[in-house]
Amino acid sequence: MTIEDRIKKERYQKSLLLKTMGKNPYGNKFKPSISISEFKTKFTSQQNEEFLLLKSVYSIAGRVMAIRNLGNVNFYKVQDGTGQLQLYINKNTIDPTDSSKDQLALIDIGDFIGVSGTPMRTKTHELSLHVKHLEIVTKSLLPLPDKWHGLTNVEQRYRQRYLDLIVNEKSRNIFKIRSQIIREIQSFLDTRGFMEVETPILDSIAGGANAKPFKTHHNALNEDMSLRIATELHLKRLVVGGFENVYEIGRLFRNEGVSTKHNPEFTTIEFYKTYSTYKDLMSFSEELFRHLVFKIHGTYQIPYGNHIIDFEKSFQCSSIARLVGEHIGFSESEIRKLEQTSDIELAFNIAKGRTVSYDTPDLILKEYEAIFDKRSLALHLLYAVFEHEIEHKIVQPTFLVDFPVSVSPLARRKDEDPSVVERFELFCAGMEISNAFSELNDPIDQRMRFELQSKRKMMGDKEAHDMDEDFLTALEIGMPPTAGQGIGIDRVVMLLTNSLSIREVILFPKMRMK
RNA sequence: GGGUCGUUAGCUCAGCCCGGUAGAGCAUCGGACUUUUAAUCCGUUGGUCCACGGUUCGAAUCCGUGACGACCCA
Repeated sequence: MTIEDRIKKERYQKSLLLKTMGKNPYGNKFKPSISISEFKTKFTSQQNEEFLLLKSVYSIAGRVMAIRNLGNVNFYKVQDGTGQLQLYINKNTIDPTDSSKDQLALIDIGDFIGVSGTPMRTKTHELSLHVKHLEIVTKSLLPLPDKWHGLTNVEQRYRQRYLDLIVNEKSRNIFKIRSQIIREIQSFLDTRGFMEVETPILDSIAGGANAKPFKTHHNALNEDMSLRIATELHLKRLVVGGFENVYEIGRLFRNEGVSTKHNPEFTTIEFYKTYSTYKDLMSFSEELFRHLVFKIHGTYQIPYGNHIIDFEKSFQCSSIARLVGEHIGFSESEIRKLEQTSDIELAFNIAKGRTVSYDTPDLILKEYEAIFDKRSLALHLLYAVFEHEIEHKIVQPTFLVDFPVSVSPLARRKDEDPSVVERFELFCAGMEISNAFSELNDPIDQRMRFELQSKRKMMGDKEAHDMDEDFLTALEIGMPPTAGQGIGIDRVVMLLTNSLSIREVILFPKMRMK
C-alpha cells in the first residue's frame, strides 16, 4: 500500500466517522458571511480592545492550508478564493454544545471547513478569527504538496493545475491577471463603439492565416471540417454585413509544434475598424497597450526577464529592410536604398547564411520567382533574415512595416508601391505580439492572391490558403475600407506577467499523453 | 527535427562519479505542549528508485533502447 493509499484510507475513515456523528462530509449547507479579503479589509486597523466592543460574529469558509497545534490552542491557516486567514481555535473556548470539538479532531490539511467566531489579534498582532463553531464542509482524501516548497515540478503543475493553483499564489495571480487583461481589452473596445461577436470554430475551410489546421469530421453531415486557424475571414464578412466595428476574442487552433511560445490552441483577439488604415491602428494599438500595461502594473515600465520594457515612449517603427540593413551594418544611405530595392541578387546575398537553414533563400526564389515581382521577392528574402536573426532581439515595442505582398495574401497593397502591403507587426520582448493591416477589399486582387496561394498549395505548401469563394462573394458585394488587427492574448499575458513560457499563462497547456 | 539535463516516499531533494540491506526534511500516524508563523520536542509509518533489456555473484548506481518533461538550438 502506498502512502497515498494509506492517507486516503485514513481520511476516508474520518469521513465515515463524520457520518456516524450525523454530519455529511460533503454537505452543502454552510454559508460564509464574509470573504477572507473582505474580513481582512474590514478589520485592518482594529486592535483587540475594539474587537471586544464589537462582539460581532463572522463565518468563513475555506481550505485548511496549515495546522499548528499547541495543546489546547490550535492555529489554522485557511484559504478561500480571496486570500488566507489565520484561525485561532482554543479547545476551551470552542462551543461545547455542538460537535465542533469532535470535528476538530477529524480535520486534515486540505479539508474545506466552515467556521464562525469573532475577530481578534494574536500576540504577534496577526488578525485572526477566534473560532467558536466549526464544521468540516468537504473532506479531502489526498495530501497537498509540501507546505514549504510547494509544487515545483513543472510537469505536474501543468498536468494537475488544480494543485498548482491551490499552493502557488504566483500561478493564481497570473490567471487573475489574464482574466483582467481580457476584461480590459473588452471594455477598451466596448467604450470605443466596438461590438463583440462569435464566429464559427468548426469550419469547412480554415482560412485567414498560413497554418496547418486540425482536421475533424461531422458524422451526420458526413463532412470533413477543420478547426479555425484565424477569425479573420468571418469577421470581415460581418463588416460587409454592416457591423462596422467588430471584435472577437477566441481560441484558434494550429496543428504545429509546441514550444515555450506556442501552444496548439491559443487565444487571440481580432478587431476590425472601418474607414481606418493600418496607420490608424498603430496609434490605436499604442493607446490600447499603454492602457493595459498601466491598468495591470500602475506604471508604463515593466520587467520582462532581464529587461525593462517601456510602453510610455512612442513605439519604434521600422521597415523590414531597415532593420536588416542596420543588422548587417549598412550606412544610412545604403539602408535607404535597401528599403527601395528590387535587387534580388543583393537581397539573396544578404540572406544567404542568415536564414533558418542555408538553402532557405534558394527555396524562396524557387517557389516564388514565377509568381511574384522582383521587389516582393527581394523584401521576402530580407524578411527571412529578420525572422531568423533579428525578431528575437527586439525588446522594446516596435512596429515592423513594409511587408512584401508575397507574405500577406489578405492585406491591401500600398498605392505608391504595390509590391508592399499596408501592414505592421508589433514586436516586443522578442515575440510577435500583434499583426495588423489595411484590409484588402478589392475582390479582383483578392481572387488573384488566393489563386497564388492555391498554386503554392499544389506545390506542396500545407500552410497555404484555400480558395474561399464565399469570402470573395462577400468582397464583391463590397466591404468598406477597413483596418484589422490581431493580438495574441497569451503572449500579452506573458508580457504582463513576466512569464517566459506560454504554458505558464494557459491553464491547461497541451502536454503529451502519458 | 538536433543537443544538453532530468525522472528516487504524497511533496522537496540527497544517494549515482567509485555497484554490496533505500536516505533526509516536510506531510502522515501516536505522544508532549494554552499565542504559533516552515512552531518545537519524542516516537512512527511510508518505495514498481520512469519502463524494458543488457553487463555482473550482485544494479537506483554501469551500458543500450524507449516514455515523459525542462532548457537551448533549428
